[in-house]
Amino acid sequence: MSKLRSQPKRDRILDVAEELFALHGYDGVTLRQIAKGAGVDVALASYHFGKKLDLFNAVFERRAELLNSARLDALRACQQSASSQGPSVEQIIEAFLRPLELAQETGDPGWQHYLALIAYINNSPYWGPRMMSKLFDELVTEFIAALRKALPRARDEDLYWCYHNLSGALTLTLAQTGRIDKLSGGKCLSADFEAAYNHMIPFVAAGFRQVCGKRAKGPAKR
Amino acid sequence: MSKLRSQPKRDRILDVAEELFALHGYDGVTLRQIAKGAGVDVALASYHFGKKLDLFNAVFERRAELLNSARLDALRACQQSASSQGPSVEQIIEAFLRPLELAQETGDPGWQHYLALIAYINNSPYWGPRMMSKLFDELVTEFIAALRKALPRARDEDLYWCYHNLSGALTLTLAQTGRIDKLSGGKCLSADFEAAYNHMIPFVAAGFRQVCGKRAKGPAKR
DNA sequence: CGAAACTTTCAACAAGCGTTGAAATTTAGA
DNA sequence: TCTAAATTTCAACGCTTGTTGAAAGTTTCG
Repeated sequence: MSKLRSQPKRDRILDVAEELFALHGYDGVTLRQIAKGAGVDVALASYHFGKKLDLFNAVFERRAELLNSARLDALRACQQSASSQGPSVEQIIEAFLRPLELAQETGDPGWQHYLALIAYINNSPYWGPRMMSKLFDELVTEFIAALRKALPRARDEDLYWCYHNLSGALTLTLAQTGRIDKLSGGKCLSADFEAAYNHMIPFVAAGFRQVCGKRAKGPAKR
Repeated sequence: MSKLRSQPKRDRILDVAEELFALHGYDGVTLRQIAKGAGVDVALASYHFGKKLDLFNAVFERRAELLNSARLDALRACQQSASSQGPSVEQIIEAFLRPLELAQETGDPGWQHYLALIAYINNSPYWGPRMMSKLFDELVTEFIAALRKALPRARDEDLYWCYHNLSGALTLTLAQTGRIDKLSGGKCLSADFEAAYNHMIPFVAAGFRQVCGKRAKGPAKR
């Protein structure tokens, strides 16, 4: 069988695993739940992927390259359309975030589950150190390099802390917990991705400028 | 036995449960692991707390009131020391965040585990809706009311989205994944709480001002 | 002391877990 | 069409899980 041919049951296992892992975490999901959701025998997951942990990793690998290259393309595009000074902070953050919004808006719920799963591992003291670097360090380092150019007075320490804040705001958005819906009494909707990113981008850009901007001094002291 | 008397084994169960739940999540921890960590028989957890889920809830209840009243006290204090205009955005965010830093700096690792556990549920699509409102809605509503006064031109929608970004940055800080340590090559340390909050506060305050500030218009449009 | 109440352990349960080898079924290619 | 390979199911394994009832131990207090 050609590697390119679609394998419907194999893909359905990945789809269901993606969704359930995102909702309940690695230990909160059993292979039997995944198999039942995919309409398939338990042993089939082992046949295609091996151990449970290998299935978990396969879920990540399926979309990793596609997502990373989309975000890298967005950075390259904004760099080419910018003046010789390079792109602004807003443009860089836009390039970092908008591809995620687009993925969430494709209509394929798989992308939403996948990004919620990224949020799960990024916030997990156990999985974070084991998975985030491998998946995203190359990409993030490029973006931080671009931000360093846009904020020439910034200390590296400040840049990384600002990225940490950006990553946190993004992570909670990707997790799709619906908390803001309740808290705002319906005025905000987690599923309104455009609103989420339209608020996140200027918020984060202003934060970067405040902490990494004009002054030579560091951030607020007590 | 008096309710006030310390119950060392009961407390050790809570301590170990707090730590393990924060690291591995609810499903990633077994009652036997907790019992072994506490040097106690499995059945003792059931005797003191009932079902596993009841133990999970007991971990939250132990520190909830203390933490919430500390943060509320900080808000009241900054409101009283402020002029008739009320406290500034920075002062309000400071009151929201600094008590967490102080808790993390007490030297009692239990507080760090507890706050990492809060991060876990806040980022979880399963636990978030079930636990966050009960624990924090009252407190958060008060802080947002204070921010609304400090930012009189803000639309409610914008305020809630900004709070969402604040909550995300805070959550990733509390999770203590150590990601920033690796990414920055040691220039930043997750465990350097003072640095984390000293960067978070001006970052977030600038974001609030940018999105909820002077202009009558909304946040960035495409 | 002695009995009642509380705490802790012991032993066991039924159910569910990940994993595996072999059998059955479907697919691919000559 | 026939055969070999790939896919899928079946059946079962050894282990671990949360929970429980009863026994043993400890504390409290009259």
